Amino acid sequence: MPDNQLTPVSYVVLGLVAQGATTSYDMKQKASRSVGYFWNFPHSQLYAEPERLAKLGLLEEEREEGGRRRRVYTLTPAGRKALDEWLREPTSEQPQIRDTGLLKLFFGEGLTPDELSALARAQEEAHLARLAVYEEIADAVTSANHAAVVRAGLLHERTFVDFWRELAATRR
Amino acid sequence: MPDNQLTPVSYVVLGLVAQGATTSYDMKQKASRSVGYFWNFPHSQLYAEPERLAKLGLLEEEREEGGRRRRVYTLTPAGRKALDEWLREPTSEQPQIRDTGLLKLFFGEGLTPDELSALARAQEEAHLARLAVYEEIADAVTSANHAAVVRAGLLHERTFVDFWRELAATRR
DNA sequence: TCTCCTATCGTCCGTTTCGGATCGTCCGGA
DNA sequence: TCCGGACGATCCGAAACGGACGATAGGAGA
Repeated sequence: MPDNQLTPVSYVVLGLVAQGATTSYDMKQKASRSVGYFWNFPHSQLYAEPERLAKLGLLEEEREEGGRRRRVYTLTPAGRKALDEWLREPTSEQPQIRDTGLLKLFFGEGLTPDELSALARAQEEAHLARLAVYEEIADAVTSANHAAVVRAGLLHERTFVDFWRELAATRR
Repeated sequence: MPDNQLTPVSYVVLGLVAQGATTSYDMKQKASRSVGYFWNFPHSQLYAEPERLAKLGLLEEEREEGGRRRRVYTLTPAGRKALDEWLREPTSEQPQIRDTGLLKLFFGEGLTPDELSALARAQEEAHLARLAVYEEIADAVTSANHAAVVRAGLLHERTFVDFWRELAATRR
């Protein structure tokens, strides 16, 4: 059982390869418009991590002959197994959030109503922007699960748009 | 202007001290039941960071005489200024999320309906548990801003409880 | 066909963060 | 007085971070 030393990012890589990504750059492209929205990481991981997974026998690495001699990855049976086992194990882990806006609200007891509503408006706009992105993605989605994830994103953004909007209103 | 090299955690520390926390352990206690819910970080930062801030002149550090000789921190005028300036600057930064449940959903195209609903139930319960925590906190809150933050937490958890519950239902 | 130019792509590396192991200290009870 | 468990603080190796930098491809124009 070659797991445990696998991090969430490991599974992101395995999952992306399973969904047809072949090279690190390819993963980067795909992640930046999908899984990256709810699991953030630097793109450099997508170069380091597959290498590690190849060493563990979960990916097979092949070098292109010509041109950039890019590393092309495919899932090994062991990799498929590791991914499947992880997927099948329900998680009760708590999502982690890092929200600067809430941070400022939390510590912003001394802010004037104007300053507070400026914060609220800025945050509302940020969430609206993200909402627009999700709406655009929603139209292009084909798989049922991806659709569900996008739906979660939409619900989440709408919740926060409402939250900040109301906050600006009540503190006026 | 001694900022820029300040991270969000720096402001968490400054904010906690401004709210009356005095020692690292004290911050740890307070953070773990409040700000820690929407800005996660390891407790060891609460020992390293104040030291850094003291060096920058934003906190004053004083050693207790007897006993554990703990470091007791207070805000300097410069620290207060740095905190206030940060608070007053509205942020349009996007919140970051790391949600293992959504990750599994995203990659879980091959899951059976049963496996999927097991995931959904586990996630629903995790969010319910967090919701209960927030409800408890909500009763004890005094400041308007803290109340607002808790409200955001409540709305967020309810959104996700609903999301996972519906998902379990529609895929049955 | 050659030469730029720009977008694409990949790697590297110094700095932070992470998170848990570990160790000292305090306090209450037997 | 001794012991045990909670409290409090520190440390450190490993991992993540993120941005700078450099290489390559492919197309436009001459």
